[in-house]
Amino acid sequence: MRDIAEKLSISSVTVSKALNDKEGVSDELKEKIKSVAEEMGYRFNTLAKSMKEGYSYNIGVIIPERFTGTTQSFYLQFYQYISQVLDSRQYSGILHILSEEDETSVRLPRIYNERKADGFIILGQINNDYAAAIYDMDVPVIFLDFYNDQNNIDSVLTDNFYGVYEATNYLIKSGHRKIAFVGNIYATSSIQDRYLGYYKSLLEHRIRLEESYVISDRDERGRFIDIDLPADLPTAFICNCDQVAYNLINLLKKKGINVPEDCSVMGFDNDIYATLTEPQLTTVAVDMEEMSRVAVKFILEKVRDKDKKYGRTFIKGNIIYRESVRDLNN
Amino acid sequence: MRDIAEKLSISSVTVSKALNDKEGVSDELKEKIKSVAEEMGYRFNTLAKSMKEGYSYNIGVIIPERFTGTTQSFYLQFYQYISQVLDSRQYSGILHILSEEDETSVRLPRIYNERKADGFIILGQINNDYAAAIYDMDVPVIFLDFYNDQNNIDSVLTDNFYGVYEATNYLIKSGHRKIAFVGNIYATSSIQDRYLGYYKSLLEHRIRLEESYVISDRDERGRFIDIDLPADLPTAFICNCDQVAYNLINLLKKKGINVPEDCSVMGFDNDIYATLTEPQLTTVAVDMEEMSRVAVKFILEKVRDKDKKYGRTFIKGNIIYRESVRDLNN
DNA sequence: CTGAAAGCGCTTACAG
DNA sequence: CTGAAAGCGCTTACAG
Repeated sequence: MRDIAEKLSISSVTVSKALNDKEGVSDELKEKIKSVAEEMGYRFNTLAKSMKEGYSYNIGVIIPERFTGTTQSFYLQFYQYISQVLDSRQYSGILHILSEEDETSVRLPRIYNERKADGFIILGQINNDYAAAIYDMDVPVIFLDFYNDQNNIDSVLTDNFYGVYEATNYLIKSGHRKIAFVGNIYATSSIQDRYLGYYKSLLEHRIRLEESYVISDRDERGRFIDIDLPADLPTAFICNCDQVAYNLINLLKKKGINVPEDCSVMGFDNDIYATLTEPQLTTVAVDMEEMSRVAVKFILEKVRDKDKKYGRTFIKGNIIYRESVRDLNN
Repeated sequence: MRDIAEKLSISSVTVSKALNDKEGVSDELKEKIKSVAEEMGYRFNTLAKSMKEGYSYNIGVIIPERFTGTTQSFYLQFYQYISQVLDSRQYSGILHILSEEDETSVRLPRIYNERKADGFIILGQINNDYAAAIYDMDVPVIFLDFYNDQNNIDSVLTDNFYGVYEATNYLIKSGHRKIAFVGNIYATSSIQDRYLGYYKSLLEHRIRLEESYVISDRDERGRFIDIDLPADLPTAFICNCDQVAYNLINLLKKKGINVPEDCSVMGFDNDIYATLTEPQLTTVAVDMEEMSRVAVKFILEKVRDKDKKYGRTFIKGNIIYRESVRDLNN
């Protein structure tokens, strides 16, 4: 900046104003400054601005390691959207993958300790101790895709309840009345909410909830278990996630039950498993784009105004219609 | 820092020295300063240090968008290793996912324009124009997992050649002599190198290269095509990547050919497709950890010394033994 | 419309 | 062992 100023024998203040399109510089001079800057290959130094203003223009995005395995590109895709939205707001995203170890021992990331970010988006359930530590940070935080009732940090969530509610409605509209839900309803709050959406739809349609139609898919520690098919096979299954739908379809196939001819299956998430099944899965897609937009909007507003509160915000997903559901009306 | 200094009625210079474990402060005072800093919840402001030193202590990692789809968590996992290694060197990684649009129109990322990173690791093949623009940047760059002969940017690469060479050796040692290679050998240089490793192994074992045993898997634009099985079925296929192995196994199954009983299949990459096949795939795992370590080492050395050159560095992968290869010796 | 002065929070080189 | 001074590259508030 000083070099530019010297070259044109003006002050760096004027250069700063011109480059930032601020008032107080003649259009003519402004143009000249801009072209000289271009010519000299000038690259703005955000650091200096940051230091002056006290903003880093970075948002940290923290994803627990266990959500980033080989089979889990879901959250990483999410990050992509977040980073795009941040970019459009003149911000950069700093992705931090939180190792199991750091999470257990509650070691906050370098980007926090060194003030490299103005705020944080936590993407994916973290343990309570870590959540508490984050709550104590003197930096704005948003939880994305999960919440935690220990402390009231603002959260942006998939509307699990209404997502499965609508999915179940769709099955019923397609003529199904014997519908099972697959998922351990005690395992996570999101499975529980999905289950309740299923239940609400049944209630509204005066369909009795059959105990044998609520089928566990994992143990309390989250490990998948073999799925027990009920003796009286339903005409449709609604699974709490695509991976389980994938497993279920393979199981049905092995037993000689064709999907969707003999039995329909729906998933939730629209992740990689949704297109790996044969037939491909009709499922509920999380609206990552909208969720990212909202999360970024919230966090940036919180950066400017520490006292903003949003509570829990639910974003509805969309049903993606593919091949795994049969319409019984025809 | 000033607050701490005031509280102890000393100067901020002394505080700085104490916190950085530099010489010139008595141990006693150093301890006191540290505990007061802790107490006051002091967080270091890297920005100021950065500005003074001219280093941001960030490394940008750029991944082209097309490598980050639902089915492609490979590079994102890679980023995880990179970010871990960076962390151990007091650096942070800034992940930038390069959109198709920005790549085509050669729009350099904000983190470059705003000097938010001291250097860049480009993870995954980018087009020539973009590579040229990067070459012109006045910032150190390393290509990871690909190279580009238009310009001689230092690259850290999987040893495709020796990886498939060893995989083919393994098949031969398992009694196979009729071995086919699956991959369009004109599509990318990495497929080509893998093919040549296969060929070298055949040569060394005096096995004739059958033209009909080199089978294309994709068109020139990289889109997968149907695989044409040769009339005379080989006893083993070596595929240029796991996804193609996945497709091949499904094709073989459809034709009633059992893997590995009737026919063995090997992959390359050890990505999600390797564990999605039934049986699971014996494949060559890219050594992401070592590659990340080397790439970070190189980039950080280049940051301190712009003139360092490394050329192309090849890192060997490891064979992961699973269920898709049959030992014909028994 | 233009610019001199002060300051953001740190570190380095030097003086005491 | 301790500290006063200068400077990193920008911006803001004010004066001319």
